[in-house]
Amino acid sequence: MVVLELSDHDVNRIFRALADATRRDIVRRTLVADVSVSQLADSYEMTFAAVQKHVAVLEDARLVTKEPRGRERMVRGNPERIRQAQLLLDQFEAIWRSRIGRLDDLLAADATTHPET
Amino acid sequence: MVVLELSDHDVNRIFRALADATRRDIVRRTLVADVSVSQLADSYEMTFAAVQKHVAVLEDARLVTKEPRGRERMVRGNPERIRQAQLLLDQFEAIWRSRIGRLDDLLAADATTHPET
DNA sequence: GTATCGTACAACCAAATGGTTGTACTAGAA
DNA sequence: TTCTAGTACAACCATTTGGTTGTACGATAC
Repeated sequence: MVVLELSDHDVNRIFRALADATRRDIVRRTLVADVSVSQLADSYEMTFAAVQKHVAVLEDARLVTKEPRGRERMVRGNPERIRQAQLLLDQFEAIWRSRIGRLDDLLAADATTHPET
Repeated sequence: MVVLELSDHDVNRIFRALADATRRDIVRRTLVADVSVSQLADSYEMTFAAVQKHVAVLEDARLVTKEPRGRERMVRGNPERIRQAQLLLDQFEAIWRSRIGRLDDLLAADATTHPET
């Protein structure tokens, strides 16, 4: 299994990119089907340039890729990167569960030492 | 099952809070054990006030809680919130998987319609 | 009591963010 | 060819972010 190898900076950009509702919507839409930047821009109450910037942030975080098709740029969601973000959160959960495990051990040890309680 | 009910703004704050290496480290440490703000501050190359602000960002996102203990404030990681963030990413993955499912259906239908290919 | 430890919070600053308008270039349509 | 659709990118602006210093205040230690 390939261990997740992301720098702090990479992780920062992934979560930063997901911290905006418009960008999350772009990711959802481009996971479902390829969409051009102008098609995306039509959907939101902001200028084309603003949407372009959001796509750039997502591209920088590698949450989407852009591919030229004719005069358009098709945006495609990157499920692999979503997977990596999930693994990052899984690590937090694992840390927490290991704490619970250790607490259980302590309780078990305590029950053995003081069975009268 | 209780459906995840988070506003866009809530989600923004959760991901925004996770988009900083110091804050992610604070979450990890406070998931393992309760730590006071000053103990946290000792660990990082920044002032106490800066760490205090990071904790405030995490608290605002409900990724940690703060509880007074004597003159200290103990910071505690909130695994429930991590769980909610995981569910959010799961939703993205589900969207992607449903696309794959539909593509499979199309291929199957195509194979049926044009079995000679 | 007084000293000090841990915290809260305001004010300030530089840099990043999220938006705008305007200009320019390229590919396809007429 | 000319027109237009789609994009790229620079410049600008207001707000937010991430840090600082300084002041104040309650809880504990002496």
